[in-house]
Amino acid sequence: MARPPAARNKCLDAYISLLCEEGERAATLEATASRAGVSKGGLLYHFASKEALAVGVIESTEEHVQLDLARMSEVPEGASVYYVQTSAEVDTELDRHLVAVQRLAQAGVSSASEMLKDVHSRWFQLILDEVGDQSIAHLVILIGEGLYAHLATPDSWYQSTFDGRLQELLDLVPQLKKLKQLNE
Amino acid sequence: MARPPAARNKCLDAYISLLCEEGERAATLEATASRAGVSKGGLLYHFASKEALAVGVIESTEEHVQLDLARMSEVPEGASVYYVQTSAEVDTELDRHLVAVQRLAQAGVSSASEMLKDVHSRWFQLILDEVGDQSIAHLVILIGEGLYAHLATPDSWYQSTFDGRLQELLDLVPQLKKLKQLNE
DNA sequence: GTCTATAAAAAGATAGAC
DNA sequence: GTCTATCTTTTTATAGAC
Repeated sequence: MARPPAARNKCLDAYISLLCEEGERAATLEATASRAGVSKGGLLYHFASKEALAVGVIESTEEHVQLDLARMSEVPEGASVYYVQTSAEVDTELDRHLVAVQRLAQAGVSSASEMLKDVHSRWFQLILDEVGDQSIAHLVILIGEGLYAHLATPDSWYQSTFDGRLQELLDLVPQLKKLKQLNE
Repeated sequence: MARPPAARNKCLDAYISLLCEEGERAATLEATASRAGVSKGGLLYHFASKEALAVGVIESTEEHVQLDLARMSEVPEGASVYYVQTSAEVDTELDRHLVAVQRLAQAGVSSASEMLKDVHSRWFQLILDEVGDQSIAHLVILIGEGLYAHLATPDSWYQSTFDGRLQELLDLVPQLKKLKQLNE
C-alpha cells in the first residue's frame, strides 16, 4: 500500500492522543481535527466517519504489535523481563496505541476488544515458552497488566509511590520462576 | 443523614452499570433514566446534573471502600491474599463501584482520579504492613491491579485463558514473601 | 417526586466551493 | 485535499404541569 499522506497521520495521532489523555468521549471529530491542525471537513476526507477513525487506530496498532512481538522473542533478557519492562514504559508508540485501543474497547468497539484479547494471548504464549509454567506465566502477565493499568491512568498512585523502584521489580521477575519449585 | 429514597438509589445504580458495561460515553442522562425506570426529569430531580451523578458515585464508593479496608486489616488469610482474591471478584458492589470510578477518572473527572489514588495508597499501606518489604508489596499490588484490569475489560483474554486458575495464583501469593530472601 | 415539553448546545455527517 | 456552510440527531438542562 502507498504510504498515507502526512495529514492523515496527523489526524490519527491526534485521535490517539485525545483517547489517551482525555478519554473516548472527549475525542470528538472537532477536537481531533483541531488538535491535528485541520478542519472537520479535512479530517472527514481521510476518515469518513468515527468508525473509520477507530479502524485506523486498530490497523496502526497491529503494525506496532507485530514489531514488539518480534523483538520480544529475540531479546537476550528473555520474554518475561522484556514484557514487564515495556509494560512500564510510557510514551512509546506501542503503549500509546494500546491505551487508545483499550479506551475504544471500553467504549464498546468490538474489534478493539478482539485485538486486545489476541495481543494478550500472543504475549502469553511467548512468556509461557520461556518460563514453562502456566501459573508463573499468568503471574508475569498480571504484573505487566498492573503496570500498564497505572500507566493508562494519568496522575495515578503509581507515579508518586512506585517511581524509581522499577528496577527492583524487574530484578524480581526472573526469580518468579523459582516459585513453583518452592511450592512443590 | 436521612436514608436516600429508593428511586435515587436506582438512578445511581443504573449509572454505575452503564459506566461499567458500556463506558462513560454511553452513560447519558437518557440511558441512565431509562435503565433506572424513571424519566429524564425524574432523574434530574435526584441529581441536578451529570456532575452531581459523578459525585454520587464517588460518595457511594467511599462507603464501600471503608468497609473493605476494615475487613482487609482483620481477615485471617492476611491482607495480600485478601487483596488479590477480592481483586479477582466480579460483581461485588465494591468492584462495580471502583470500575465506575475508574471510567470517570479516565473521562477526566479529577475527584475520581484522586479517590483512586487515595484507595491505592491505603491498600498499599495495609499490604506493606503485612509483607514488610516495599518491592514485594508493589508486586502484590500490581498482580491485583492486573486482575482488576481484566475484570474491568469485558470479554477480555482473562475469561478464556485464566478462568479456573485463580486458586493456583492465590497459592503463589504467600510465597512471594520468600522472593526477597532468595535475592539476598 | 415524577412527568412532559421544550430550549440550547454539541456531535456526527453531507454538500459543494476552492 | 482542504475548507466553509449546513443539516440531523443526540445530549444536557430548564420550566412548569400533575
